[in-house]
Amino acid sequence: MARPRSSARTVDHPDVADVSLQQFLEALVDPVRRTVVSQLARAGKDISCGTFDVPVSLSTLTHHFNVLREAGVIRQYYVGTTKMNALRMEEMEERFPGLFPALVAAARDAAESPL
Amino acid sequence: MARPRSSARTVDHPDVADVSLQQFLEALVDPVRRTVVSQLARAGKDISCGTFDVPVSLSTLTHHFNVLREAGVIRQYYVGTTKMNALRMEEMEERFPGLFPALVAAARDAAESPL
DNA sequence: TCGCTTATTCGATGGCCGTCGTAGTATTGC
DNA sequence: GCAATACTACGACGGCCATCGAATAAGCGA
Repeated sequence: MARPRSSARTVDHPDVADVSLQQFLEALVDPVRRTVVSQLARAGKDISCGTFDVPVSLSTLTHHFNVLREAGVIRQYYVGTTKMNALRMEEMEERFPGLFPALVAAARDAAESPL
Repeated sequence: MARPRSSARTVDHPDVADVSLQQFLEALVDPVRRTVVSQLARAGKDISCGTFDVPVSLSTLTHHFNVLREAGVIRQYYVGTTKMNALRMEEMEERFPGLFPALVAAARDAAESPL
């Protein structure tokens, strides 16, 4: 099961049932955070924090990851010095049926149009 | 065609094709605006501005209507001194497939849970 | 052990937006 | 024409949030 050479550092994740619609929308209304989500969705695999293509500093990016994690959108785990990020798609689907995929699709289209 | 005892005052509405996902999300991230949308969806008919149940002043409410209208979410038209509001559901569905209904459903559930 | 890489924390800053009250405009009905 | 109703426009205020740089921590490899 990947055996991520596991680390001592752990990360807390909320139960999606405890995430409000307000929290979810506030997380996804930010263009940078939506870019992060889009890149995760497109990759189809977990991505480390530093490999995202976003126009903000690293410290700002850390902030955005925190917001996304606390909104139940992503799951994070350490692998050595790097921190991996994964979408919690199935859980979001349970919590807000249809919302997440529609949003990801809209974000994908939005990214393609000014091509 | 309804013949709303028509008025001189007209209202501008954007083409939904010109509404960005960003604009759409910014409109719906505000709890008051989402309440307005929920009440419109639940009513199933057009509602005048003054009959909404929201915890803000009238001038603030006007502001929220402007934001919703400019985001393509609602259509407004005058009937005498009152201004009616309608959801642009079909058009939103064309622009962002699946997104609007999923959001309305989530908002409905959110309004019911702390019942 | 000593850097190198990766990511976090902290405090400061700037801008944007939701809110309000007041004054103003349009329409109806007397 | 006048008053009443329904909504709008304007300016001000306050708070929140995205952003940054610098300092810190933690793991990896030589």
